[in-house]
Amino acid sequence: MEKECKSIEIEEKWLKQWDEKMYYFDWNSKKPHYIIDTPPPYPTGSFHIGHALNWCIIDFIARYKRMNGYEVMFPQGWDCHGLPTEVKVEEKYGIKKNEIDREKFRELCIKFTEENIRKMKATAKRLGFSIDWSKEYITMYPEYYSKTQLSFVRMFKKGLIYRDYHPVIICPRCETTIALAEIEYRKEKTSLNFIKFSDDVVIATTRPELIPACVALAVNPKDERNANLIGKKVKVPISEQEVEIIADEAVDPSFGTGIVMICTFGDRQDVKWWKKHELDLRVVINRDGTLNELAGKYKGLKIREAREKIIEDFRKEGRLLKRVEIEHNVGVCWRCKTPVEIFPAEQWFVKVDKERILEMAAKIKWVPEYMFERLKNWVEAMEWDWVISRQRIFATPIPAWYCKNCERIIVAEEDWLPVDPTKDKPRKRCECGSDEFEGEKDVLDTWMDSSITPLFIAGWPELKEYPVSLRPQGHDIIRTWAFYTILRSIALVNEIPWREIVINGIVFGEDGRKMSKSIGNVISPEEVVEKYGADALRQWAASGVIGEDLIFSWREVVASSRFQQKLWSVARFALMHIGNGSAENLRVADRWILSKLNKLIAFVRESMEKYRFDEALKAIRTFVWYDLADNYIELVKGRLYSGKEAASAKFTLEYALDRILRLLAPITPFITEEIWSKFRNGSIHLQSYPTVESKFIDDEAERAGEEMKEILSAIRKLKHDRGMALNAPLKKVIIYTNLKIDPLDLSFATNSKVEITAESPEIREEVVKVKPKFAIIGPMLKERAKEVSKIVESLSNDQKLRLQKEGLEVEIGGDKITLMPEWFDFEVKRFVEGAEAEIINTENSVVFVLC
RNA sequence: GGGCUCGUGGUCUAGCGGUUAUGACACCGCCCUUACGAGGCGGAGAUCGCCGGUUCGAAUCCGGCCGAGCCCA
Repeated sequence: MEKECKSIEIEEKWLKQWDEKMYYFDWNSKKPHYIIDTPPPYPTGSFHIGHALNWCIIDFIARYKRMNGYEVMFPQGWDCHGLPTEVKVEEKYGIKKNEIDREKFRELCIKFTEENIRKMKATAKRLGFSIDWSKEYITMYPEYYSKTQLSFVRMFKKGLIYRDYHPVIICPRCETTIALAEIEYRKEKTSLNFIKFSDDVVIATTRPELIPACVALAVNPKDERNANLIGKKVKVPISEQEVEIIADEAVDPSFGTGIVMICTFGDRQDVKWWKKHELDLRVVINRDGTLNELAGKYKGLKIREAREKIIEDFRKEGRLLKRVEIEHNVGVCWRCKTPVEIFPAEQWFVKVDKERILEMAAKIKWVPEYMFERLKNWVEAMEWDWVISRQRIFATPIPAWYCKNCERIIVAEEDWLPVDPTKDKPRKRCECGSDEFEGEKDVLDTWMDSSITPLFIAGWPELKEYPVSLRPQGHDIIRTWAFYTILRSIALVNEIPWREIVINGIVFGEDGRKMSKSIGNVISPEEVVEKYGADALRQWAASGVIGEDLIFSWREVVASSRFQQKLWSVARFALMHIGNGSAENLRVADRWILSKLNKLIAFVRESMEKYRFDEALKAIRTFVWYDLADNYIELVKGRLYSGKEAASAKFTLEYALDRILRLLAPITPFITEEIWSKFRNGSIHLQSYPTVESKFIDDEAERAGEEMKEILSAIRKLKHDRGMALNAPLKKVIIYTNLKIDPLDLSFATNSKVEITAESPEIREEVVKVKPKFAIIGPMLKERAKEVSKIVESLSNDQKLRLQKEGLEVEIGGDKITLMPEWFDFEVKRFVEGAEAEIINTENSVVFVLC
């Protein structure tokens, strides 16, 4: 073996050598199955460090389960549809999607996505994930989206999907409906305008352009200022409509004038009020963000233009009483950052049964447990059903048509799928007899694709096995992916999708902030792999507590790579010596390390079961570095070099290396495979995970071994303090103890004779120096102080010792004075068997070191 | 404004009812010791965010406050 661990060379070698088939999942396997519903990433083209964290965790679990005898399915999907790709394709080809043929545009999107998938796949492979590539799925291909369509058809038949006129959120720039989850919020400065409706009614609004959409005014019934207005009618400017002033607890009396105008629709609160009080509907804003005829002379103006014009006119009319700058939160389109509008439109909806979802979700094991709370809060706060229609092109088509004659909705039959209603026609006539149809142009929300992943991998509609074992995902998509998947699983097969869900955190940059290109704190997995290799990156990923956010840290990566070098060196040492080992006649040090190792195995197993990879890795590192390398190897070197009593040490070293590699294999698959291949056959990834061998658990040997470790380290410190080389010989070491420590190993390790004794040897103490502390005796004895030092020097050794222990009465100039020990500094030498000795007290022994 | 999470040596972090409070990186000495100088050996460095409470005993449990983050309104 080479001295240096060349991670990158090793990794590249194994990437070429490994047979991907070893990770293939077989439905017919008799082993217990373990199916992971892995996240299908959006193919942006870069597999970023957040993906890396997520996939490392999945891979740790997959490899661990595999080594524990499970038939593991680790599929890889790609969630392709969505607006970002449409935007990128428009940019790339300099086209607008509506200006070219739908089919042509879809093709460009597919081509673009395929290229992105190729790039991301390369990174995923380089990181050593044990993905079963034969189970790859791509949501934009018919094999997948026909299942999405099937799920739509089935849910429609069950009455879980409906079409309704409903306020939805639209982005006026993208001219598309967007889901709640697609809204971002940001703080903005805006003007709050105080506008006089009548002499006693003044409202405050940030959106005067919505005045023509005003259908009521509201005040808080507890608001003494305005309570007298309740029930009165007021004429709204511009529209000249008479509206009522109603009472509602939700009005904040301290905001503005305490009178709020309810418009259809300014925000979601308006929608709530509109429903609750059964108000009229007056929509003044068009989908494209312009005002319509209900806005009177402001018709045709854009929102911003109308706002300015109205304010200008009101100022002239004296209706604008004042303007103040305020900061408020604006909901904007996540894609283009345009403020969103609420607009009533006909849409497709999926019914949300909150109680049922929570009831079922509670049956899933959530790791960490508190993540369930996040889902609960989200579900409980939901205000309306899930809008699944989108006005886009690159998505799964909604398999429906409208009869041109009777306007009936025709949803595809199951055997028509996949289908594109913009090209294909229904295979039967409408009930009214007509065969003229208008195909649905709206497409499905991407979450409709990705929320059936567990069903898809389990073979739905012919489920081979369900629920699946595990869903690993980030906490940032609990309210979307986890939520929608649970909903759909209940709706389609009335079952929870997975037994367990494990949630990981998100990755921050080294500065503790979210990674973002604009901040410039982005680290790519490729960058880390080029410098330190995948195993080091994987160790970083293992260093986080499950569920908690993780800061990327070069330091952690470097520390990881150093540990790899340490492991490499240990293996190099072990491999130079092992062979012809024997478990007969194990010595104390052997039994000590074997016992500790088996306890480590128990601990690591427990941690892995809890997904606490940080705990597991830390325990392994500590064992390898501080027990195995620093102490065990130091203790048995002598036996190995001399050949005396070497067989038991050889056995122990080989056993330890074997188990350590297996323990680490799920986390660092490359280096463990490399070392494994140097003394074992077959891939380490096809071996079993270590189990505790209770015959090696030996508490007595552990106590003795720990004591040997302590003695060894105390002697090292002594040599260090005396400026001696660590391998410098000593005359003799006598250890007074009742523990069964091994003199042979200690003798080699300290390079001296070692004697164990049950009785303390005789110690002769000699005071070589007594130095008076003049700072104390000076002020006390004045001019006689000098005499003290003379007297003290002339004392016999026994007298000096008495002085040191209890004080001594002496005569100075005729006076008897008792000298106290604290008045002097003593230097005492101890002799054992005629040689000068250092005495070290450890907890359970006394060590006499004869120098 | 709400929900959840987190505040521990210079930095990051473990511990979550009694420990001399873990470890890593950084720092300071010493050492070419036949696995490892990206190493070895040794050392210094923390009133565990603040204030109360429960307890014989709190970094750990409870309440409040302050600060940070995530998700949402």
